[in-house]
Amino acid sequence: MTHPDPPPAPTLRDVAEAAGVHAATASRALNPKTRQQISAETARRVMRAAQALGYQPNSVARSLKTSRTGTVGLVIPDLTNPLFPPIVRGVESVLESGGYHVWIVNTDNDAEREHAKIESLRARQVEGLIIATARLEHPLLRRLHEQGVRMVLINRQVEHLSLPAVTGDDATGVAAAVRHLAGLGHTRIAHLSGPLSTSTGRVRAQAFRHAVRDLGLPGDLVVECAHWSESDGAAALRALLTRDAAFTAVVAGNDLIALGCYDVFAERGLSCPGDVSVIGFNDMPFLDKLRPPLTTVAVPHHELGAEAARMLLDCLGDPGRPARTLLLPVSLVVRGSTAPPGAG
Amino acid sequence: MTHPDPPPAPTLRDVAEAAGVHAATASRALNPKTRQQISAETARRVMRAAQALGYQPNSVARSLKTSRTGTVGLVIPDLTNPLFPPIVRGVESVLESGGYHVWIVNTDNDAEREHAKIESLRARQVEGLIIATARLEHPLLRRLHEQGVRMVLINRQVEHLSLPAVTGDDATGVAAAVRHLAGLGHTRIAHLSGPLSTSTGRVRAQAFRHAVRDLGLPGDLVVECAHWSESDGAAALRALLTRDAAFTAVVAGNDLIALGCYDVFAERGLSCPGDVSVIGFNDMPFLDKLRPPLTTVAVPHHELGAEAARMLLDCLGDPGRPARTLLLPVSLVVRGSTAPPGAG
DNA sequence: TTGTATGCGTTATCAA
DNA sequence: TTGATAACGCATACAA
Repeated sequence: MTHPDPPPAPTLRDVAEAAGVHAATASRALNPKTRQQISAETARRVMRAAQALGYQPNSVARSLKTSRTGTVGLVIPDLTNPLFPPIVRGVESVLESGGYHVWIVNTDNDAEREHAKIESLRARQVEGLIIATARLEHPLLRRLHEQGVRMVLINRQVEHLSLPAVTGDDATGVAAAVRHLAGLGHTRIAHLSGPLSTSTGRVRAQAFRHAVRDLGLPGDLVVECAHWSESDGAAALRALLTRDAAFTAVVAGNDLIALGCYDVFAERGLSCPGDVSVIGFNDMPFLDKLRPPLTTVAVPHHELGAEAARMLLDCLGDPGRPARTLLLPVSLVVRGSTAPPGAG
Repeated sequence: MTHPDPPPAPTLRDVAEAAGVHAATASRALNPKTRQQISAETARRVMRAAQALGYQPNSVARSLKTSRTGTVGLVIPDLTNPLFPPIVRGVESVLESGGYHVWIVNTDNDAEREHAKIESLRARQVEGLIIATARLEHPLLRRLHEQGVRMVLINRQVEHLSLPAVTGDDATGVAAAVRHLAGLGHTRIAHLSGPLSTSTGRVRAQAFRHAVRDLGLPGDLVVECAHWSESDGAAALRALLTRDAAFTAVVAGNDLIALGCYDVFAERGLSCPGDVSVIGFNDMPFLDKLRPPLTTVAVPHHELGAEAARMLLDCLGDPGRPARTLLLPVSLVVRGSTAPPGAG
């Protein structure tokens, strides 16, 4: 109704023509890096013309010419998991100041979708990848690595593949959680682990086993969740209850799994922390306002993203640099979901 | 260490050469839309060669040639606001099946950042924009519209500018909230509005005034929050308390503002809903697990995103189509943060 | 300091 | 059905 036809965007030639110079000159005038090569007077004229026409450089053309897109792909399972937005922002904050832009894709933990999304990113010529969906067995990532694709892992590792990675110090966090519960007097502590197909799930489960063993407590109260989700957490806890195991505390693989426990408590009329204490992992937002406020292990997600981005920048700058794994410190945040056993 | 130099990605010419045909032929063979133009035998040979070489079409080059990028920009304030991830996913789900990919940018409610981000999206030749950051006064959007940029608004409108938009039915939602409180016996109800520079803030505030007036209740208990945030909600409630206003219930502009109220309750030793009832807006995740569970107005965010995406697709398909505003139904979700006055 | 020529990888228009 | 050629918009090596 209002705009019958969008006017064609002005090109560099239009600007050059308007300024009475050749396109090459206009190009140089507009690029701060080459502006010194031409006279101040001409530069001014070109810039004026560009301004007047509302010229916008076409970065598609520029990318084709320079074979640099200034973009990076960020592969996550699902943006609606509160864990990821802070990571995304952390990645962006660093990459942005490095002159890069970030493409976010969601895989929904589906290998096929992941494949398609990553192919699409590569077709779009991203210069690097930050991946938060790695599994221990991950042929796709292996192949990408072989093809020389620059990438950095967040929160996860791939078995027998040396890739730069940044994660929270999961083992220390889980140990702190277990010690906290033991300190409260708990002796039968369960663990609802994340998927053991992920390094995160496995590392936390292993750390749990070590921690309880070190304290002389039973280490057999472990149930694996198929996914890092509320519903899988609930299912795992139900399984544990059905088994009629005599536990008084739960270390959940992450906060969502812990929230799944809350659902089961409501369902079965159990009180937390009266009947069962629970500890989550991650410290996602608003946990302090829950009923009860969830004790958890705080992971610096923004920093996780930021450090991964820095690693990728390093990687892009110096392809030969060896892969390092960065472990960021975590901290136990004690809230209302943990108390001595039988306190209710 | 591992890969001294990434091998150059094979191009269409490489595939053509390997298949013993011209690049143009290879192009046609690889494109499903033009494949019929060539012999089945040749097509097979080309596709085999592409497969063997691991050929990936370069979409930058394709975009330059076709002047179609298949990308759309999504402009939001901040991904870490739980309101937006579901919107993003809704947008993506529709756009994806329309063959488009989505670029997400965060503006942090900063006009300058917004400008820069949108410029960057345009430079990257996005074919349309979905904008969730509109203010009533918004010169930038006005200019973009004049330049013929296709766009759809989410959750917001621009004054005197007829743009396609999809929002929740805020007026009805606020009215339901007020009626719910009045039905419980509240007569002095306050409203902590969102910024009145946004249509959303203004519409909800107006709806509040109408609703209380219709019930014969006082309409002067309104405080504006500078931003849709927890801290601004807390500040607004403190202001109201300082004023020593005799209110027993609060309709918050959104859930975050309501959570800010929770903070103040904790701070001042007030009980909710005993001393004050609170209603939020949006029904963001995990509200049911708060202490107390927050009564709120549920807005279908995924649908909001999906509908906006559909509108944009329509818009891209038929530029001349008139701008429509779509109002999606909302529903009051009663939880534990509302009770008769003096119930505590 | 500026202009000329060329090519990035692809698709579209011709002609054969 | 296939091939030759040109062009998308830009940046750069080279020439002037």
